Amino acid sequence: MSYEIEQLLNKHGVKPTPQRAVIAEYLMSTMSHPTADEVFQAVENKLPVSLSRATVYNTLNTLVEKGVIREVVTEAGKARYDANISDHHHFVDLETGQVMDVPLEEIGNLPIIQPKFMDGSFEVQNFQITFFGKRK
Amino acid sequence: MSYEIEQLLNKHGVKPTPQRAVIAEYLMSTMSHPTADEVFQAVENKLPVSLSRATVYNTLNTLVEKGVIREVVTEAGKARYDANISDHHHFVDLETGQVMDVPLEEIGNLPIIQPKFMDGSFEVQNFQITFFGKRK
DNA sequence: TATGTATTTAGACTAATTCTAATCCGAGAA
DNA sequence: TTCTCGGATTAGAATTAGTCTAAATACATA
Ligand SMILES: [Mn+2]
Ligand SMILES: [Mn+2]
Ligand SMILES: [Zn+2]
Ligand SMILES: [Zn+2]
Repeated sequence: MSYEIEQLLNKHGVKPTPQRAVIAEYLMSTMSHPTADEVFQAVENKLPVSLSRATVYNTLNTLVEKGVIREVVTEAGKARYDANISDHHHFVDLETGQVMDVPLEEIGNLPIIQPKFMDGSFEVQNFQITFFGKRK
Repeated sequence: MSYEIEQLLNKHGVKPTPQRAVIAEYLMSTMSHPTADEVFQAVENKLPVSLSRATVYNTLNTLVEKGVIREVVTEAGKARYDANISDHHHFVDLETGQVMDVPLEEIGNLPIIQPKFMDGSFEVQNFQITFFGKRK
């Protein structure tokens, strides 16, 4: 496994194993916001041993918990995974389902929105904007 | 079934049946953004006949297609339904899972955000903001 | 009344994810 | 070195959310 991936996992307190490394490496390499099944298909032949779907799910959950990646939910029934943990939002192409990053600059560096929620009795920790549309 | 529900369904081109009426009535009565299963449990005993889960799913899908209600997705693996079709956003209490409305006034009547997306090659049709946080 | 179409139903089916129990692996202890 | 033990991985079963199928029902109109 590459030194960078090993460092990244160690930095977040995740023991680097070959399975975790290929999954993290794949997520770092793509902008496609893949589902668990897409991750499985992309990496299953990159290991000398067989890879279990349970390991893919375990690893994705661990990486999310430890802050290595983010989970992105844009439609019912499927979770997507994103190695881009910088503050950004998402655009969903309604025709293809493709999920794309919307960096903060693209929306004019919108300041953190802090709704005065329910008379201030709730506090917002973060928020996610999902744009839906299509190619012109 | 109440005259108002009958009118609402007719207005949207949905033939009012007893099953559709109790489901729509329940959604109009609650602010809880229930899942399909919560809808099923809330209404199953409000009819003289047995209610099929398939009818609940069929009805929710029909009501969404015809614009009577909205689907709201705040977490992986479950769709929620919302009879509030006015333009608004959502807050998710991370401790309880509760989903609450965030009217536009609460976020300062934020103007429609139109990201200059990918050099203007995509157009945004709508967007939704999901806030995550907890009770203070 | 006869017919046709939409709706509802129970249950089979599928897809996504989690769980289980057995095996595997590797870092430190003996 | 070998032992040991906890964490990681595995195959497959189980669960959950949702869709599909085929039959029965309801209802509008001819
Ligand atoms: Mn998935
Ligand atoms: Mn549901
Ligand atoms: Zn992203
Ligand atoms: Zn709402």
